[in-house]
Amino acid sequence: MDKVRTRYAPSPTGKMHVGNLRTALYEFLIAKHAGGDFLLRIEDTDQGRLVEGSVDIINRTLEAAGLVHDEGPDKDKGYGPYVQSERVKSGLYMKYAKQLVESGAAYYCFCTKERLESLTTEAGGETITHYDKHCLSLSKEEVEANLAKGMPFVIRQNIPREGTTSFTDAVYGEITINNSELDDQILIKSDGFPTYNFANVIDDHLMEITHVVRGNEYISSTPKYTRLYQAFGWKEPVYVHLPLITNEDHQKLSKRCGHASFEDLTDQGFVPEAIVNYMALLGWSGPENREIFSLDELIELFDYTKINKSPSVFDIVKLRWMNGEYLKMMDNERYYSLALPYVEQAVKKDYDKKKIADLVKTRIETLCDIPEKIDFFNELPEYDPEMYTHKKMKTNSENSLESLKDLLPRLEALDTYNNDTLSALVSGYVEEKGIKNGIALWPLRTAVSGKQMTPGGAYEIMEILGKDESLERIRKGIALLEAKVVS
RNA sequence: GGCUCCGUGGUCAAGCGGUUAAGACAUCGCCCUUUCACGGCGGUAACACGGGUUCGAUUCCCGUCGGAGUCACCA
Repeated sequence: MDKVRTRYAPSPTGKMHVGNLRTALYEFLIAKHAGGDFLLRIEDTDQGRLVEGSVDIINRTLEAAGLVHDEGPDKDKGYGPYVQSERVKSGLYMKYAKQLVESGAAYYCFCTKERLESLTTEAGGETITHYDKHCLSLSKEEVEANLAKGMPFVIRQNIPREGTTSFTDAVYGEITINNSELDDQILIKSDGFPTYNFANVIDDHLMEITHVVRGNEYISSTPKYTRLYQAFGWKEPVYVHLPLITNEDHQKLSKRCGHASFEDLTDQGFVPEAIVNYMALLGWSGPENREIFSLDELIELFDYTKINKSPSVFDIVKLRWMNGEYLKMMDNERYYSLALPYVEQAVKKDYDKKKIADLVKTRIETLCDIPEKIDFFNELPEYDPEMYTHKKMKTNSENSLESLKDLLPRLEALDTYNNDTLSALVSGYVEEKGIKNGIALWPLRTAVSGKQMTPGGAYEIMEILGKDESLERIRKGIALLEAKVVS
């Protein structure tokens, strides 16, 4: 049994959206589960679409996601180069293309753009070109003459019009397509570069890739690759076509439509592990109803033969939930390093930022939820005194005012503000007065936060605010309530 | 439009001839509680349709319908 080798072969044309990431993840998992190698190969054969910095993004993303490659542009293990534009220089693709021309599996084509355009037909709002094999009939001499004249040319794959071509996919089973559906696709472009369709096959073979994993939008072109393998007499890899990931409208995710990239997600406060975990579950499910898996656990459990066939919707709501779970179980040191910048974004004053971070840790789904939950620490917001009235707590303006006024002198006399001392003080008051906790605590929390909802209760907030600020806010609350009660 | 693939609740997703058709997210309700949250408990909600095969189909076959993908000198 050959050592399993998979490859992630992106074209450097921008950010990695979640579909690309999932492909990379599954490739990584398939290789690692089998103790094999995961390689990175850059497919930059379309020189016109290159986007500066894309390779950096790919590297950063893979690294952040924990998908470390065993071989790649930066780690040559003897199969390099791993960047196709560099491979072109050796004339390798041209050599193989000529080999196919020799055997009749490919041919030179000198057709002009204009002629090609005359071949288009319309179907379903799309223009479709099906090459008519015009240049296949050129004699060897004519080809030589054209070449000698320096006429621009491409090399096309020669696919018979009759018959069918079949291949077996690990998730979709056997797929057969009529050869008449297959176009004589271009193998070598007029700029001398191979197309993806050609380079991909050559490189997968040369790099001894055993499992070709890619999105199922490639299913319809796979028979062309099969024919290429057959023409060369090469062994075909195991194909693993992945069901598409779609947006809420069930449309394929794409860079062009600006769909979520890994970086967008991390910018939105998602942690890489949660993203990876969620991605793994789009098209595959683990044993025992479990949903939270570390990357190591995924490596151990992942089984590509159990991949789903049907497309799945990328549900950011569930990702948010899962991200929240990751945040909750994260050790504090890491959590602080991630959360503190967000805390500081909203709170400029000199409060204990770690305590504030602790307060929200179990109450957020993404890091970006932090600022709006804690901004009241920085500054008491303007608030409507109606907020003191709460039906369930049985509070109203009058009894809230009373509670605050009663509590104020006691709080002024208290020196140490922490959960225990505050709790003792308030329960003492509540007991003395014979009222419910809520009658005292609801107004207190409202006064110190000015918010309907807060992470944590009155004691926790006051501990962080400290005595002076707490008292000031309570006095403000009293003033607000007095104004209301009078009017 | 041709071809290919897909079709279990709103979403993800178990199931692989006989089940009260799991579980998770979301949603709704209740409980707990110093609010929200957290936590706990519970509810609503699905086998697209029609034919077969079979003693029996969500599971197998065919058709219909629906959805998606693809049909480039892009990958």
